[in-house]
Amino acid sequence: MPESIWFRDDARRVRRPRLSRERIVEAAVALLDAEGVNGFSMRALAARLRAGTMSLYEYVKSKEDVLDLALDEVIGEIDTEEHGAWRQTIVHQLTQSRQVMRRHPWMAALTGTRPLLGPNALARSRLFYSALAAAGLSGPALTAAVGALTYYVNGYVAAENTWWATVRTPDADAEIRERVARFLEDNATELSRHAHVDDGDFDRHFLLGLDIILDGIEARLPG
Amino acid sequence: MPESIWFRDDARRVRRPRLSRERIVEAAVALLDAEGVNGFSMRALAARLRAGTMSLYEYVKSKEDVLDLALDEVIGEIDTEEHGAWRQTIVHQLTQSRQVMRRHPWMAALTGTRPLLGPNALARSRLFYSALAAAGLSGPALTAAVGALTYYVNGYVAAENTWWATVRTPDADAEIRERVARFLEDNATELSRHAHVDDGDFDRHFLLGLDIILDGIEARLPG
DNA sequence: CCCTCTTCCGTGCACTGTACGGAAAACCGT
DNA sequence: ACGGTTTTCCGTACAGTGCACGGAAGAGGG
Repeated sequence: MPESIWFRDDARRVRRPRLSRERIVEAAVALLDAEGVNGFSMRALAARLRAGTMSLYEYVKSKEDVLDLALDEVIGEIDTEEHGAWRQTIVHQLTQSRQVMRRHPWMAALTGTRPLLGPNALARSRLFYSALAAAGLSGPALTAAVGALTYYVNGYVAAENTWWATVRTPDADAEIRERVARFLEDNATELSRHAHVDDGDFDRHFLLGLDIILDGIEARLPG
Repeated sequence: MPESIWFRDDARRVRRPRLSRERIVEAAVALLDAEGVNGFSMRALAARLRAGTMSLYEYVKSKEDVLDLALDEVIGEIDTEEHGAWRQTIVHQLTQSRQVMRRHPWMAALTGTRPLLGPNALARSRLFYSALAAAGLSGPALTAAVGALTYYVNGYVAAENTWWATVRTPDADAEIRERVARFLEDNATELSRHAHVDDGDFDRHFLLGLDIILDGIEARLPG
């Protein structure tokens, strides 16, 4: 009777490792969100999982691996819904990209230095190519257009995040903010005259730059 | 007589510190060029200068300082000669940017994550703004155009460097190269069909993407 | 000759990634 | 029920990091 299924704790006996690659990646994203890429360490990651540091290495070869996996994981968050006109599809995809990169500001530090070959990255890339191909582009023009758009988005959001990180720095508060503002006003007149002051400005500028590039692309469409 | 100027060794007595911020920055650039941003450490930098590690801290507050200074230093290498037509001036400046970023591949890892506020960075920025202002742009359109162009260049060269670093990796040689090639062919059909295979391809693609953006800008010029 | 100031740097601390090898647990064949 | 194999976990250790601290060595001025 005690060995009946209802009393046995099979759950414990089934091969159920406490750790898994999925759990590690999930915790890594959370840690990166909370502490940034500098505050990210294998020890801290293990602590967050209540595991020994070296246990992680059963599932990944190195810290680099974890970063690659975490990056591809959040790239998977980008929504790629189709819209009617190709231009709206593109704008939507890139706006989504921007939002994900703002949710995970550490992405910029990684995308610039490593090839994006994870499954999610490849999937977004394919979708993006096909959206532009549907517009009528092909060959080198297609490749160039994809490049122009993706590099613009990445660079824009990286700069945007850096800006917020600089201004929102919780030192001396108004003190620092004031100094930065004066500094920019003195040193980069044209730049500061149209400087960003709130989210709305960033939104508008983002879409404006996007429109410029899209105009250039449209001019190159056959027919 | 022995105390005559010709016998005294005044050069030795003149305050002439062995180290200086300039020497440190110069050595830092050399070290970064040789070892990349991962191989860069304060100890290695000091060794290169035949100095004790802590001596560096007499001239800089932190490693971050050194990186900021090194980055602004190489930004200063960008040549910003004027050309007749605004479009050629822009193309020239950005081509120069690309070349400098290829000479110092570690730049990409830094530009994405820190504000570029050094004197050289500000100077290039101003020149770039004025080149586009001369074309007739102003206000938010000017800011957006500058953003679209600079982010494109940074992103493009970062990707380009990553590509070369991946392909040129001196492991297993042809083995790895073959695998990467197959991988791309399988996973990103459109991408690999127009993949880059040599410097010439990168040059052409770079200019092509640039032209697309410039077309978009030109369409927006008043008059 | 002392006093101060600049320059240099050895030592030490808290922290990093990860190689290695061992312990414990779960599975399998008998 | 038991020995052996494989999987999971992780403590220890090592070489490396950035940099705080405090002291030494020298130069300049009184």
